[in-house]
Amino acid sequence: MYSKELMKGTLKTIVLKLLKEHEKMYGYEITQKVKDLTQDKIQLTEGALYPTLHKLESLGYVYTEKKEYNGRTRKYYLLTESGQAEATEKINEFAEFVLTMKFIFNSKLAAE
Amino acid sequence: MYSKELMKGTLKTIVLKLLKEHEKMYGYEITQKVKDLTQDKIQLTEGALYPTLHKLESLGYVYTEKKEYNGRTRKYYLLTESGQAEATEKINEFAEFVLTMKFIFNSKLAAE
DNA sequence: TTAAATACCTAAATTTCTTAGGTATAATAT
DNA sequence: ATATTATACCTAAGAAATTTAGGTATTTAA
Repeated sequence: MYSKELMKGTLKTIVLKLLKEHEKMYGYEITQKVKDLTQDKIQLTEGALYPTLHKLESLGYVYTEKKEYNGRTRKYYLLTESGQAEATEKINEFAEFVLTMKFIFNSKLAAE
Repeated sequence: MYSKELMKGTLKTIVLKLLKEHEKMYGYEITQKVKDLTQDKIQLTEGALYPTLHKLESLGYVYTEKKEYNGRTRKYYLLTESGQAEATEKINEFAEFVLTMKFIFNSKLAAE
């Protein structure tokens, strides 16, 4: 693994971004998607993910649908309208954050 | 201001990076430097900065020198040898983190 | 002479995450 | 057959990092 410290504050943004692209995902699926996309470099822990999903729900950014699949229950999360807006904002905020950090780290982040 | 949430976990890296470039900085100077470099977008709070500096000192990454300047005391922070190494590592880690996040945010972070 | 800038600091509370559990079914390996 | 891994949900105690809200003190600008 690696830099878990840096992940702080990014989880909500990651979840919103994925939901924006997929319309409908369940918790376990999100953990696997992140693992796949980042080639195992980022591994969300369920202890962090589920409370985050519940918080997004209580804030009205997502709502849920339960579906049975192969004897197991999946709880799908979907963006609400305000969740769509929030997702866009968080994504832009992150892009801006990276851009801003380039002023401090200059060359280092530009390459590759 | 903006995205304070994203800053989480980045403070130590920023401080080490600045000390690596300047050899010698005092706390207040660091807050101003970050403010300048990021055009007011990132404003370190002293409540976060000073405890971080003290922690870096207790870990042996920095040491201090007090100097009087115009009737006020400045406490300069300098990197130790292990601090130099730690700085390099943290900087690389951050670059790698941004790179990894691009897998999730694809196009969004590539531009500009 | 009052406010703002410079310069240091701490401590309570909050937020966020890790660690370490717990439950349960399906699929795979032994 | 049966034990382990993968799938699928969850909570709660504790740790770590930061915010908020103070405090002290000197110099400079209004």
